[in-house]
Amino acid sequence: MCHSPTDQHMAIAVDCVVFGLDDEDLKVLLIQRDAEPMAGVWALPGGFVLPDETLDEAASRELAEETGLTRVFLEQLYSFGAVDRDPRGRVVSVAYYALVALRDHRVRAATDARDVAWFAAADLPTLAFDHEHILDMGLQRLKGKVRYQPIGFELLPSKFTLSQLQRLYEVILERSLDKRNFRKKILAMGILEELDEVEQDVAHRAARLYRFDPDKYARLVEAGFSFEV
Amino acid sequence: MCHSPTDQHMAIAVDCVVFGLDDEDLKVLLIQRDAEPMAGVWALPGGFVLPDETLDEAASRELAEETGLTRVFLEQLYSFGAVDRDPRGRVVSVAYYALVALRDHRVRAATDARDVAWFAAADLPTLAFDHEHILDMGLQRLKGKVRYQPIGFELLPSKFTLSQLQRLYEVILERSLDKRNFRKKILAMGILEELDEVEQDVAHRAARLYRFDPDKYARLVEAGFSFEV
DNA sequence: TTGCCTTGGTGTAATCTGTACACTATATTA
DNA sequence: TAATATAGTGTACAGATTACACCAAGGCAA
Repeated sequence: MCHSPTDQHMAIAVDCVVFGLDDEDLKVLLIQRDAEPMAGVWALPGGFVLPDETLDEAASRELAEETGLTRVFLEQLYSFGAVDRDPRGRVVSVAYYALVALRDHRVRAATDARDVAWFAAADLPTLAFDHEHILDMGLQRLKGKVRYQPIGFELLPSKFTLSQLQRLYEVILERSLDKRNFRKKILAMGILEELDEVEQDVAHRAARLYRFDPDKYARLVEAGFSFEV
Repeated sequence: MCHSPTDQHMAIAVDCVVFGLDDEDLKVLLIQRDAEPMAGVWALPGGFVLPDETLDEAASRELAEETGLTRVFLEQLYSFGAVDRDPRGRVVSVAYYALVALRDHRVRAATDARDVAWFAAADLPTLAFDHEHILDMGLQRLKGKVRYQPIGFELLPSKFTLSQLQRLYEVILERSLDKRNFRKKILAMGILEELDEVEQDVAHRAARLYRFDPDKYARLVEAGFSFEV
């Protein structure tokens, strides 16, 4: 590849903005870099794309290698190509964003990562390279997309209460929603399956559990339905 | 750059999906390739990113070089990284989409392009590489975005009639709109400036001309307004 | 010059959707 | 059994969306 017709070769990296939701707020998963440059600095999980893998494959692989996360919602976000964004030379980064149900996944530091940790999206450390910029873009995308596509469910366990779902939107959209109106609207969509189960181990009346039904959703979309919170 | 720490070098290209609108339908600007591979085949304008330019700069430059278009709306679309998408080797393409007021811009074939022509989006020739896939994505993005952001104006001359604007949405969204409701809604937004001019050289009653006012729009957005057709 | 053709431009009533708002029910814990 | 914490429910009003039909103006051809 060093002597293709163009000889305009560059390195291509992928970086992942991984979102998680805990009871309180929106979190982002960061790794502490173990290698130079910027060893010890917090950064988005990511790395170089290998010659025989697609961009999506590279993003999944890096996420698994550096954080242990597999089988999560992962979608391309934007590509970053500032000339001097990486001190090692010309590196274009294709950024992805991932949504993870925090409680269902344990993360662990591995390849190239000294440590892995969840940080509140509103209170982040200084990040390596242009990763703050990438993260901003991820946040913007999440806020924009969560209202029009049923991706929020990816941040919850598969069985969840309506209050959890409502809190999810309140946290991401940064505004409060009316309980009765929210429940009315969400249930009227007909994309949730009402389970014969309630949450366990809570110090108050237990709430009913629901599950998102992707098939019902797909059928409704087919018929012209469009999701909107 | 051949011996950076990673040695995972690839070529990076940009490709542009250029949309234009004529009285009848939505058009896409294609070039007929002059160089191998795929000489003589129609393709999206584009080319390799140079070492000292950003992705946005590369997209503008290629568009200008191959089609003569400058100063048009140009926004990143998606990056394509299938391993075998280009026979020359590993090439990742960062795709852009552009919106052009067809009448205001003359296009001309130049560097690397044997010919340049507008094709109806609904009736395209076979395209080089994975450009049909890229074009599909561009169409999807345009349809999705035109409803929620005032980018449609980029496809019209700076002074336009409400009927032209309505036809624009009808063509892109592929459904008809009610004339009275459309005008009521658009005018109620308060983002158009009503001019003291009417269109010229028409064989019927001349329609009043309007202009999109980006400042008014920016002020409204500031105040919480959100555009929607 | 008259009439025809084409597109421009306008209002209202009915329906649907979104919003505001407060109390009772149920489980746990002290 | 009382206190507390969250679950769960309905209605009235306002605003937005939809459906719908006719007159106006200018060019053109007979």
